[in-house]
Amino acid sequence: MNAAVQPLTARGEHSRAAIFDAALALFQERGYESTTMRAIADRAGVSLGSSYHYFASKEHLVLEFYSHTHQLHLAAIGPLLARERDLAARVRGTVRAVVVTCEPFHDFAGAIFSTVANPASPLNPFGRESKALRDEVIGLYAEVVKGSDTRIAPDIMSELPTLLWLYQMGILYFWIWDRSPGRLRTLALIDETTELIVRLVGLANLPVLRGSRKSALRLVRSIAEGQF
Amino acid sequence: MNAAVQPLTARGEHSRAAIFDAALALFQERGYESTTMRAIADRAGVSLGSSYHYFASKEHLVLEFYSHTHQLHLAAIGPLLARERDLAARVRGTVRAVVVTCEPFHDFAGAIFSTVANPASPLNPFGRESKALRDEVIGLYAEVVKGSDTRIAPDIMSELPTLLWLYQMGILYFWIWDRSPGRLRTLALIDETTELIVRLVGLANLPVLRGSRKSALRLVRSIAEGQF
DNA sequence: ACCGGCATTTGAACATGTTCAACTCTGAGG
DNA sequence: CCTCAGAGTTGAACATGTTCAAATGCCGGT
Repeated sequence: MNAAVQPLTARGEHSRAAIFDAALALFQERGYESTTMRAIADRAGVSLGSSYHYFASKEHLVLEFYSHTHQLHLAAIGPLLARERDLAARVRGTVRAVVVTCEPFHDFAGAIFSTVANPASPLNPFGRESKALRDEVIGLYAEVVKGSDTRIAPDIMSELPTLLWLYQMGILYFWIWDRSPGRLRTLALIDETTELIVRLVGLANLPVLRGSRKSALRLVRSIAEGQF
Repeated sequence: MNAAVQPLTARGEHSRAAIFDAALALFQERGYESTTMRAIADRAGVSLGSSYHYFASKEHLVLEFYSHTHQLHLAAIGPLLARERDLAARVRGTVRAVVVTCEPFHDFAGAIFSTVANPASPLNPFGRESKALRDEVIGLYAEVVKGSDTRIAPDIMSELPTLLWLYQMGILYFWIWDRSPGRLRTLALIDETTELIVRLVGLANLPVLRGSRKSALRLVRSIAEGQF
């Protein structure tokens, strides 16, 4: 798998975009597995080889999709983050927006998740190649937390964005399996769990629980350390 | 993908076993991805087609491996479960035995996990084809819990085995990534988290926490419901 | 001993992700 | 207008998971 190339000319830009657009459309129409690289190249009006010139593998198209979705997500939550100050509302709105943004891709999201969960894949969320995107998402959650009017202790603040990112992945895994109409069960789960999270963050400020908080944070850090 | 066939003759038994043994050895030697079905058939001394007669796909060989490992695990913890009555010790010993049993396969465990995490795969842990094995593992944790001298409320008891099964999967995911010598970090994590779990189960008996316990269990059930 | 049916075995054919060496196009420099 | 380096493009070739129709082996019944 050779490294893919960044287009340097307008022509190249056009080809790369056409390939990605075709892939996105076909993934939606037929799902990930049933979409062949040949079909993508055909619809994009380029040859099979050209696809591999811009995307090192079929999985790399998924990474691009992932990043594309992230942009949609950012756009969707911009107003909310600018307006809302309540922590629970900010988290709930952000995570709800994730599943709403991803809704058109629900049918093939399973395949994507598998790609992304595979430790052997260079694209898995803990891996090197997805670091840029991961950092961006974690950074987003940092903003979600910092922009709220809730006072959060520094030691919690430093772990919370990563934890929320993991939480979002958990929600997405639930959502993939959710067959309820309108994905209502996922939305309900988000409401309940964000409530719970914010309550826990609040409780952590109680002096009585200082001990538990320290040991919980130590545990979290020991899990995170060495990963990434 | 046609359904695989159960061998009905001694000859068939022999072929099936040879194929599985060859696959296991090759997975260990070269990893999952680099092991081809042709290489498996070659080493087993059968034709390519025969492999597909007994295993519907390469992934089904993984499911068999999974079940094989479960047998090893059962054998490993038999004495412990017969002797030990302390809940924390039973859970810790059982989960420690999982990672110890899987240690020889650590290098290709990532690929297996990916297979198993893929919602599109018929083998994923929530799917139909892995139900038998899943029920067996959950049943094992039921025994782990019931055989302890800790008093556990019925409503918790009914969810705990499933939760412990999920917990074990989480530990395995951590273990896959663990590069520490002797996998000491995973073992330490198991010790800390089993401690925590048992403490939580104990706390849940306090009348003060009855409310939280009810709502936590409601959440767990709402997550589990509809899955499986 | 022969036969019929069924389990088992076979390997060629197929589908599809990936590689690669050769070809074409473009635009800057002369 | 010519040259040419390098970006872009191409499709054949390859590797490997999977399918399938045909061949083979085995065994009980006659």
